[in-house]
Amino acid sequence: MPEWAELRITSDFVNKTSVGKGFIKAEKSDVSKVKTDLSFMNMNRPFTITAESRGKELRLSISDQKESKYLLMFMGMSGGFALISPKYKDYDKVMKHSHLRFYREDGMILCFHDVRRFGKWKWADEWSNNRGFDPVRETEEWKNELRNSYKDNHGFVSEVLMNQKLFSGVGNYLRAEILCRTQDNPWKKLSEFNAEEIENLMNVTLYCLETAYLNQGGRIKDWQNPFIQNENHATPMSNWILCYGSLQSSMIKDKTGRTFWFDPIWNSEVPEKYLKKKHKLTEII
DNA sequence: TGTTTATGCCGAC
DNA sequence: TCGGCCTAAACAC
Repeated sequence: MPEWAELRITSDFVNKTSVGKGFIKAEKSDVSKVKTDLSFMNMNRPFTITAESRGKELRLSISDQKESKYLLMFMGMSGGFALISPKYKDYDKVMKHSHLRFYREDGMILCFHDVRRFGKWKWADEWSNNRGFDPVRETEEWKNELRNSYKDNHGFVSEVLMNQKLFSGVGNYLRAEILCRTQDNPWKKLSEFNAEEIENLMNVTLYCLETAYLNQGGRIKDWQNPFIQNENHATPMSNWILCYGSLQSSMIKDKTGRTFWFDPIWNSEVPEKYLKKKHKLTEII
């Protein structure tokens, strides 16, 4: 699931499946190592759930008659929600990877499903302070922060885009899609941008977050080759993705070891150090 | 059958 | 900067 668009879709899903519904208990799977105390949701007092996302964080507002608390959640690489019934034919298969479960009074179960178990959750009064403004929810604050700081930021734009303090919600597929649309040199330092280029970078970022959301986000495997060529499997996102994972794109491993996909027009700009690691420079068509 | 890869993030050198 | 946390699917041989 998990970059800006998928988090917002997840938040929509939780609201859609929880509005007007009472919940009666919550539990984690045996295999999960998350230690957050869930007793607040297990006191025989029905509670309600609403959700909100900010960047890559999801915040559930859990309320009973007495009190309201925030459960702050992180999706990791594979987290998302599902609503299932105990009668569902693949119930066991789904529950195997459902590591936090909210039981509705009508018998349905709202599950945090997370195959790789990198997802986490904890009680918190505030959003995490190591993350910046949400570009869409807090647009003006976000833009001002960037306008005030880009001149002192000497990181490559391709790597700064992964910084959750400055580009909250942007992850590995979004940075590729943003840069191929701005046509910026991925190895240009943020401090070398001029004011107009920064405005363009911010506006393209906003455009990408919003259109990925409108195209229903989803799972990368559902977007990629060879599905892109197969109309039966085409999704709105498979047409939206222009660069990430494409056979026409070049790639390197960035400083954190993650694959960065980019337009081959920038092949000659790739710094030497990245060419010592695994990489692929495709021909410009 | 073994190896590589995956939308993220943290903590130890 | 690097490995670690995890599982499963896609590759390579």
